[in-house]
Amino acid sequence: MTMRLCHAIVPVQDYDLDATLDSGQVFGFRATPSGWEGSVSSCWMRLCGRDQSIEIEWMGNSTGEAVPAEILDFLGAGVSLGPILSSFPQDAVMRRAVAACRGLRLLKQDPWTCLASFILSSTKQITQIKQIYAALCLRLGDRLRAPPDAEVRHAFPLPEAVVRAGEKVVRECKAGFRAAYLVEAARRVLTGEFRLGELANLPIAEARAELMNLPGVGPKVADCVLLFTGAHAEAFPVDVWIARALRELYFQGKLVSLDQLREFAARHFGPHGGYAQQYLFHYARVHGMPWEAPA
DNA sequence: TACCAGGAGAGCG
DNA sequence: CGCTCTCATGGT
Repeated sequence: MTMRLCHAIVPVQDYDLDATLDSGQVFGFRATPSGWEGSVSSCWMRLCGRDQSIEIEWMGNSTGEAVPAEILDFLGAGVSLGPILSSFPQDAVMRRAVAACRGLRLLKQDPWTCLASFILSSTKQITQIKQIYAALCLRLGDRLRAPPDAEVRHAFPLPEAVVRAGEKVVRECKAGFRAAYLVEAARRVLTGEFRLGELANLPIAEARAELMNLPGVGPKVADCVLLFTGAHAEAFPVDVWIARALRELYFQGKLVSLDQLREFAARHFGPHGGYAQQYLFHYARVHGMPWEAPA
């Protein structure tokens, strides 16, 4: 059976697709002249953000078929942003961060891809993480069904492929000291020793502790996985950018420890703390630090 | 060139 | 505990 390129336009509100795909939560999407190309669960897609909609292309069996549920779920196209933004603390900092990029979204990622991505992210710039990610896809990932002009042609490798490849090959994809971590994490996921699917069912503290038993997973990476897979909306990853921003904006630049910052964040940012964090991260990254209060 | 990157682990006092 | 050092590599 021959696959065909399908096309749909999905209406959305308050959805800045460009900012969302370029916000450091996903590393497998590439901006091409035809739109953003990437994949979810071996399903190739190409996305274009319009004013009140997202244009979606994918490979289907027949014309006129519905957009695959995995893609809609990944995008969170039906999620209303209003109540989330309203739940943020009404301080000057958050108002500025939201005003700077209304429409920034959190995506709902595949747990294994997300875990692997953030194990690879440690002490790496976003551009480098994308390079490692792309190298692993090319070397070890399944071939995607994609149109002839597609630039993204491979899925992120499954745990089995990573285990089979081994540390040496993963290192050749520029993963460095993270290679051993990734292979061991893949092995535990593959054997069922670690159950990624259970994280959403556990209380956040337990889910976090489980993740931190994996090699290469500390507090920050654990929170990224909890947040970016949609398992726990209050997870608040504290990286170097967020740490700088919180110290600058809420602690007069004082040397507050990471643990203290996490504790403060859990109290201050509410049930959608992870969303608040993403707005702060984006603002800090785009505007640079320190950011001065408006006159 | 020097510094730093969406950190984590191990060793130290 | 909390601090420091190391890990691998490349962007800016």
